[in-house]
Amino acid sequence: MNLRDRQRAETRLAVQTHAIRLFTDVGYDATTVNDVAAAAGVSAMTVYRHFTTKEDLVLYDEYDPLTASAVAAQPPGPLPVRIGRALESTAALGSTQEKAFLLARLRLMISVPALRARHLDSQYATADAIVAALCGSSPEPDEEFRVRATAMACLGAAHVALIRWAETDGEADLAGLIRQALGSVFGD
Amino acid sequence: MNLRDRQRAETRLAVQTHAIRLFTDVGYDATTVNDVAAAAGVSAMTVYRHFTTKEDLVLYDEYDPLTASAVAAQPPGPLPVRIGRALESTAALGSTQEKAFLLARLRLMISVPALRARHLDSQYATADAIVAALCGSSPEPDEEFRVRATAMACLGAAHVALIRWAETDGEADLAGLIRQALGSVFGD
DNA sequence: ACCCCAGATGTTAGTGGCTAACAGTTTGAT
DNA sequence: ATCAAACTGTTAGCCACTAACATCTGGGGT
Repeated sequence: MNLRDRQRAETRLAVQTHAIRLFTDVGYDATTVNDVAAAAGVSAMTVYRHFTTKEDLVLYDEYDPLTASAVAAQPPGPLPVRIGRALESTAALGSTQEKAFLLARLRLMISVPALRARHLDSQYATADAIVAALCGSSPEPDEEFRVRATAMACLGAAHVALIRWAETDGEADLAGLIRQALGSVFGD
Repeated sequence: MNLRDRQRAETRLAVQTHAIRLFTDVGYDATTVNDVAAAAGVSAMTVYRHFTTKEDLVLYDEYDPLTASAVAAQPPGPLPVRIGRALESTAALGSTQEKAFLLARLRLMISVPALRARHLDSQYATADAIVAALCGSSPEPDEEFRVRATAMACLGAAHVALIRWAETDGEADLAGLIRQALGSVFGD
């Protein structure tokens, strides 16, 4: 890790942190990218060099690849169980600080329509990853159809669990909520 | 139906039709709202008076309330079955022309990320409608959680069926694909 | 220790989605 | 026929986002 890389990561985190704070306190629409840049002590152009869009200031995280590899690592069994276990394992959270940050982001993703839409769209990419992990390079269309439908169904249910978790201010056990949501869908 | 109402509906349809055509032929990003307005013979402001955003030019339809009332009209039974039947009944299509129009819109909703995201987000509103139809004014949180999780799971699976249908250029039976998708998730 | 390039940042100018405010016109009810 | 309400166009402006160019700073090769 170079000094340059470290500075880059620092700047990125500072920009995102100030963005979440401003969006939460002042409002997403009421905060311009220029405001975020000024708060972080950089120019607007720098913000765009780190985050493709204003929405990505809230949406960006590193969980999706984790979920994908967790699915691939699950032992054989019924599809919903494998996908469910993988989602639960990804929900194992880090520090309290990390949790608060995730919670703030999640609240924005729920309340701001544009962010909610993009967050749901990320399920699309996650479903792609799950399909790739389970079907590999065998593009048997019928099998892929079944896996993709199941994956999207699981992700939809898990999303409801995420919302519920945010409503409890992060008090509830996220993995438990995911298990509960999938259980009420599949009945076991 | 007034003359004024009729003209308004005519203008609205003309604008949307030209928009879909331009988006399909020229590209969504490459087509400005001004281009759409010019093609429809109105001003850009008029377009925004009929459609809140450029995205709504593609997304707007009247199916969501139909789905909601279809869910409410289903006879008692397991939740996934009731929701699934309702989705199938909404998928009963109209004329060939209507089908081609829906297909064109769907292709855009799949290939343009911003449209795909907003389309998925509309599941959110549909889930709300389903929950309202099935839970009524009894906000027992645990029951609502189960219904919402199931609804989102069904909608996620149905979405995969929609994509598949578009991939077959509308040749396949949409209601059958939806039944197939839900069947592969719930296994009956 | 020096040089020099690559990468990070800032500045400027411009496009396009979207809104507010004002003005002119058409429609429908009385 | 008249008047209010609704539809439309014009203008001006905000903001997200991009491209192009200038600047500076860190790091590898000598």
